[in-house]
Amino acid sequence: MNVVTRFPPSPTGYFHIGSARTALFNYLFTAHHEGVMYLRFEDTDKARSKKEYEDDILAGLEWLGIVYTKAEPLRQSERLPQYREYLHALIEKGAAYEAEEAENRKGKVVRFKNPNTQVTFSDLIRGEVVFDTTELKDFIIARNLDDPLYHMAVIADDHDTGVTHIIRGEDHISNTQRQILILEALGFERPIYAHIPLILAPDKTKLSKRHGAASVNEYRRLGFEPAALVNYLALLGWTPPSGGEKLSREKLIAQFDIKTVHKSGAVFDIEKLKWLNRQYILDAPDERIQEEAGHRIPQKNPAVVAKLVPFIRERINLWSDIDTMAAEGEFDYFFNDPKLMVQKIAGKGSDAAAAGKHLSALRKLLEALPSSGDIDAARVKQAVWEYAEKEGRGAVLWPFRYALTGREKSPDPFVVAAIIGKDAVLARLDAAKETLRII
RNA sequence: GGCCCUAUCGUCUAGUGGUUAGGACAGCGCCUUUUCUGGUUAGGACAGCGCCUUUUCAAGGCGUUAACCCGGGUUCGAUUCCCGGUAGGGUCACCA
Repeated sequence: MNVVTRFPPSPTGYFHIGSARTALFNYLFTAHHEGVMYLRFEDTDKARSKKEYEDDILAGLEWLGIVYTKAEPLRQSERLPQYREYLHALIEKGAAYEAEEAENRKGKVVRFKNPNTQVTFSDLIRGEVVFDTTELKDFIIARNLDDPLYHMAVIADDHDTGVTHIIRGEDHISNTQRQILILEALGFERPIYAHIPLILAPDKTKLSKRHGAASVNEYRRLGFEPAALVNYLALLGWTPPSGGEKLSREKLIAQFDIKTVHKSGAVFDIEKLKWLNRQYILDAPDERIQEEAGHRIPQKNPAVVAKLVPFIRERINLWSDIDTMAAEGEFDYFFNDPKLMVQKIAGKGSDAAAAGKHLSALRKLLEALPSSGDIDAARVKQAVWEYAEKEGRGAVLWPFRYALTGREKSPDPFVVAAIIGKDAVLARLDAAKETLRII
């Protein structure tokens, strides 16, 4: 089978998540069949089409890695002569006519002469769909001979580029009858249709701007991995035969079958997307995490940031979570000495006197560690563990951790110690003891 | 409202003419990760002592809650097939 598809957004708004899914399904289908896919900007509405939107769509497609076999996008605004020809042909055949309009509108529009028949088409996803076209009346297909409307342009373009499969959102299903009418009047061959279900907001209505994050760009800004978004979108409305949740692009392409796409709309669940994204971050190479952390952590000491990688990997769903952690001061103690509050040093199972005693003991034990080179967490733990077990873990480890971080919630003290290094550890233990003495 | 589409846990879904209707996300519970035999905050009530309620990072493990929209057929048997209803959605432009 020689497959030719197209993704035809109209550049009248930012790249929408629903559009992205339509593009993705076209891409998966085309790639699976090793076909050709066109990108086409439907910009016949000159007033609303903007270059800015074209650029946004292009950038979004590139980010998601939805690549085109026909790299140069087509623009309907550049094909006016062809449309004019088809419009003339239609009029000559008596399938369309120029009509005078109401006084308050100027010029003649072109109307399609409705044969008032039944149109039946076989949708790959929905099966037979039947429409009675009578209620369409003689619908308008061009503002004038030089200014075609959507349906006219679509038919011309799909025919001229030899499109074999039209995969588009379910919201286009009722447009299909008009388009079939025009195409048959012109004597064109019918493409095969597949109307995919819509992506829904939590309120079950079509996802739109008013539902918050609906543009691809926002997901990019929020710090989602493009592969995770692609993965999630592919599974919204389709289940691969292999099952599973995390699937590579190759696996998606290999298994994709448009006929098994579901019929009903699917609610977009950002929580599950986040979870999926986390799976990608868990598998990301250290360098990737280091890179993201590098420009999100204000203090930016590359050597320290590198040591933070495992700690960050374990705690984030999205890259922007790093921003949140930074804003909440979660990284401060790795770079700067914490400010300590006396009452907090003791408390967990020991009073100030006991805490002071434990801090001194810890200091002695840790002094024994090698002073050059990195110390690792296991080594630190080993050094103090016996003492902590004997004196009470909470009683010893709370002041230890708090002295190092100044926070009630943080990674365990061994990890922190390994990252900040022996000198800083000893200094902070001293500072904590000093603070206690002030009481 | 006309036309069209759709209908399995809250969400994404698997599945079948006979199943304990399976999984994932979210939720809840317990445990663990050596971070808590405790600490803290806010509100209510009270003369006060006190009492009650709410709140208390993250991850992992284990467990758990929860669904076949309704009615009629067909059938030995329907969640599954058919019809009707209901509900939801889409669409009804000189937008695309």
